[in-house]
Amino acid sequence: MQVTDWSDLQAFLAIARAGQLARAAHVLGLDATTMGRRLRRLEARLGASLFEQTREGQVLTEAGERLLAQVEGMAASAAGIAEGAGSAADLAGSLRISVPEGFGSWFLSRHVAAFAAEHPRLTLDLVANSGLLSLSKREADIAVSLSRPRAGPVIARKLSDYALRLYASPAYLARAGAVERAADLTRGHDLVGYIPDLLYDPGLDYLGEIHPGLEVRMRSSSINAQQRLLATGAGIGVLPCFIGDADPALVPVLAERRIPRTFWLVTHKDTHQLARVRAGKDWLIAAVQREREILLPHL
Amino acid sequence: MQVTDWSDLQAFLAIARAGQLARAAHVLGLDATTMGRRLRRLEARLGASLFEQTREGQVLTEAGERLLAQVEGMAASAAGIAEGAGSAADLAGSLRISVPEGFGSWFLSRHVAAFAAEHPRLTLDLVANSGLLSLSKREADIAVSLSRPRAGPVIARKLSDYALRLYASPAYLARAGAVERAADLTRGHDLVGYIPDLLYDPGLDYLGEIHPGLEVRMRSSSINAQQRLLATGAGIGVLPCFIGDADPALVPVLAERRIPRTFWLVTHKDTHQLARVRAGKDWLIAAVQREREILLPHL
DNA sequence: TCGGTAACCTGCATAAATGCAGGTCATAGC
DNA sequence: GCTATGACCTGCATTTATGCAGGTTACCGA
Repeated sequence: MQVTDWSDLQAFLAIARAGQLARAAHVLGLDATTMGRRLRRLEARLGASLFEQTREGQVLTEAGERLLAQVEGMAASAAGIAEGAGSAADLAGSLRISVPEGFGSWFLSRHVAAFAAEHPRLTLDLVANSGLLSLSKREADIAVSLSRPRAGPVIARKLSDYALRLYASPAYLARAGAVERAADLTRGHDLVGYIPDLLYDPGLDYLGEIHPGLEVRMRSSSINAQQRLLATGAGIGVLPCFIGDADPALVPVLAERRIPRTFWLVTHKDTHQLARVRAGKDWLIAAVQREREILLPHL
Repeated sequence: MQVTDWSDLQAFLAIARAGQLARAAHVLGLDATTMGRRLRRLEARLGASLFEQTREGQVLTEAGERLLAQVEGMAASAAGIAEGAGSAADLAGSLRISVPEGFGSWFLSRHVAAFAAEHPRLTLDLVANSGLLSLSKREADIAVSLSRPRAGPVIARKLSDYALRLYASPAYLARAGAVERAADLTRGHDLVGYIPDLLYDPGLDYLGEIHPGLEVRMRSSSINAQQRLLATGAGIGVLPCFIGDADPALVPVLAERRIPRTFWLVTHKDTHQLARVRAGKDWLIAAVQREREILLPHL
């Protein structure tokens, strides 16, 4: 009556090869929790324990070894299928992705060539602005948002965590004095930041997390303009690490004091299954995974 | 990034072998709609049409033939897995199923031996009563309900449609007169039925569907008692076809006039994945599929 | 030509699976 | 012994898949 689900066998194979749930999840594009659940479901159905859990991950039992031999046979037959699949190069049309200004110009711009190489017939519009285009109004196919949308016909998943911190130019610091503690910022320093009433996302209201009562002296709604102000020695301000660390004209201030934030990948319910939209999603996910260290640097 | 889901390949194989969505669905224990959706999803992902649709069902395309060769290879490797699985004979413990009185005593009783043979170490309590045990109170593991539950921590799926109709003994009809039309029932006939204020399910209040204004002369809350009354010539009454047609002492009255009803298979959210509960569900489903003709006879 | 039938599809409600955030557990290192 | 770390698990919210009821389409037979 009930047949063993092949997708559970596929999960088993990924875990056996990777030796760990998280790594297997990465291979299949799923979450580690899901891998654990699929494995437990398969074990319950087969009535056998397939792995023993160690600190390093999963070690096959004897029953697991026997099953693996059979599932490897399935995989050998399945291997030829991928080659017959319609390829990424076949995708045509255009894809518009709306992203935060800094993320688009400082991070994603370096990955656009890879997208073009993989999808030669697909035109990518990368719209990097202060504020996002509306998916509901079909202004864009995909958006990268600073906060999770809670309404509308959209689907959200987390893209990546990232960190922001304070930066200034060495010339500014030599002139205005060193910053040893956050409280030093309130004494004789010029701060650069966003315009409070023109914030396009509440997540950008972050100065109070550094120290209460900080007042911005020079303001812009553009992160790129803020970065230019800092690089020319006008003051101290908060930037995403992927911007501040990439600019040789800037050094971190209070380097271990970081502000955590998250990018969310947002698609429209009606279009998120389209091949070109899926290709855009895959590209974004691959880009942040490849350069996770830049988005969230270690101390 | 995105790997072809093996369960979609499994669905493809079932369709290719069965030549039809509905038959493939039966093999995998799913709904035909689901098979169609999985096939369309696989075709979209592979970018190829795998079947052509005819009146008889699905005919493989060339691309479908090529894929089938590879998926048959997977199936050959997978064939050994089923044999290594923990078997139904390993299940132990007890399983309590609460069912309507007539369904338990006239229909399921004939299938209990098959259950026992398949699960020698599993004890089956088949509780056949007017009224059902409570799943919420853990009085039973599975219930077969006359109506779909709309509240509580339970899961419902349709088990089977069935039909009821009027029956009487030939001796009663010879004495009291033939019934040519429903309206004849209001003239000189004795009706047998449920006690209106003791109905344990609103679906049992069906006399008005035969003809308005019928009054029951002899009443019992037990369908078995009602059947005994009819068989001994006391009157005319409504019985499920699987009871009335099985009793040689009874003949249908107004045979083409039938009352459609449905059995619902109900389980508890917390226990429905247990192997013994799944075994009970499988058994119920198999029983009604095997004898569908008895539950819902043709004219 | 029309009605019936078989097979599949669509829309909505329901059930199941999955992702996210935080917690637990075991082990290694100090 | 305590703390940090890595791997996995739990609970809840969200997303996806599935079942059910009814509709559509194409073909066959009267």
